[in-house]
Amino acid sequence: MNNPITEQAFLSQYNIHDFDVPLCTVDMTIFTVQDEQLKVLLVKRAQHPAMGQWALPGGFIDLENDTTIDDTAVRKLRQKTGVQTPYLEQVATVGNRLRDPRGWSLTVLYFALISSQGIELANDASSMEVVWMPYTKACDLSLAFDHHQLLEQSYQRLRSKVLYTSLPIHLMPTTFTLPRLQKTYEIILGAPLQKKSFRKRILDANIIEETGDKEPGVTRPAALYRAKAEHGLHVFPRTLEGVNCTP
Amino acid sequence: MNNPITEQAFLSQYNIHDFDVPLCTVDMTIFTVQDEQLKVLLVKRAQHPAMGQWALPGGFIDLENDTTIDDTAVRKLRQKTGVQTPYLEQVATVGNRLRDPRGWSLTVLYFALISSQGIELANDASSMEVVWMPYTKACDLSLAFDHHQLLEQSYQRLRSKVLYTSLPIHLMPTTFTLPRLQKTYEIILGAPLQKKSFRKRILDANIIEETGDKEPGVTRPAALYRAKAEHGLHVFPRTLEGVNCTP
DNA sequence: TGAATAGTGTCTGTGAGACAATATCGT
DNA sequence: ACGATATTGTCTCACAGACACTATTCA
Repeated sequence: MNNPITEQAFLSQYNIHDFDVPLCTVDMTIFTVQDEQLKVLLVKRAQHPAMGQWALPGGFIDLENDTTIDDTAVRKLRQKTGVQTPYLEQVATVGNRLRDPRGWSLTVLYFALISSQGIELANDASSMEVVWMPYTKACDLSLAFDHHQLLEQSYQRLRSKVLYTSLPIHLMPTTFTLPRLQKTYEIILGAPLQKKSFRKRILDANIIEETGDKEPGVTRPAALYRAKAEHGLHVFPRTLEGVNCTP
Repeated sequence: MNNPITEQAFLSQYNIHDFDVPLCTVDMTIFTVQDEQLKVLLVKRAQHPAMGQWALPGGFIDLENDTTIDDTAVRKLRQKTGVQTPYLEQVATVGNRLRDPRGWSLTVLYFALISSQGIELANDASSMEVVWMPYTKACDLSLAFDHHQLLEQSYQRLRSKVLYTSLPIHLMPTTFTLPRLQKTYEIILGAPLQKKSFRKRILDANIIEETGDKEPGVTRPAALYRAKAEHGLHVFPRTLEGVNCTP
């Protein structure tokens, strides 16, 4: 045995500052659909490094106050949007030597989906500006660090899950119509879907229910639905077909 | 502007040791199929903490030699198995205050799939023993840290992807028969599949090709196949049905 | 020839795609 | 009644499941 001391003794002399450790952060891709467009929340960084550049919101884990890494993500989201309970999903962790000028750095990437209804974007000391940026426009911008690649990864995850899950429900306000939900699918996929099969798919999944009301409008009013309690995420046994090209 | 210094000045005075940072590791779930069983590689830890306990192989990022976090995973895998180019996939990152007695800790969890053919398990200083443990048995053991939960997460990811991808091909030796591949699917899923539809599914996917040889045997010899170059991962448009219970 | 395993023929059911037809609103 | 949008009817096609049938090997 090469380690004759007790675990307690080992722990008492262990000091993480004796080791070279990577920088460790959480980055968020917060998506919403607004004005018939997929948008992503970007901040203009108020501090070094990459000061003045557009970036995904994110930051360090607060070892004092965050019990889990999901807490960090939730906290970041709340700071910018005030939203408490979004759909939140870990996308991937990207770590390498070059992505941050401060040194070997690792970031845990999340995406969140929220309805844009009644959201007030909020600055804090870390950002000069906070905006909903259309996804396509965000792709054209030069983003801080490797955030361009992170954004791309989040979108790919979002898009592929839209093909076989009920994810877009989390982008809707509490009540919504089936045509609006279909439109949301179409915006993310960048391709039209068939009305009939879309309705059947969603209704058969038994994840939404009619409120009984209709959406007022200039033409035939559509039935309003709400997500059933604890709908979480429905996984369909077949993917949407004919939608296999990235737009 | 609250930060009038230049980025260069900022970077020159930045020192990661001024901050509280989490412990940061990589853990591996290395799966193989052997003796008609799904097995996972476990090590008996030779060092504190959790010395003497069974654990998933893993360790710290080597900031000197690992350029990316995938490098760390590949290195860990090679240390234990000698395998160079397995199927490797990031499962999730688990970080919280309690999972490691040394403090706030974060681990990036990977799973790897390898054929058990011609693998020599290798000890190093960090482990007293390295074994292929049947998955069901590993679940019954008490594993170090939260490795029980990590193992469970990896298995769930593996199982769900087996339902709609060609993943198990990466568990096969370079040449294999369709009945063996089907058996591999069945072992992971814990349920039998229909011969006819399984064969059609795989062959239509156009990801394997006949070698022209037959596997010798006491009964009718089966045709040997190999994965086509650059097969990567095929995603089927439908999941396998009737296999929706976890065994 | 018979046991054992490999491989095929064929029917059913389900759900996505296509697209036409009908329903319901405001004006 | 008309334009616009919602909702439904119905046909086709691809593919997973079921299961019986045929093929090929060794002893």
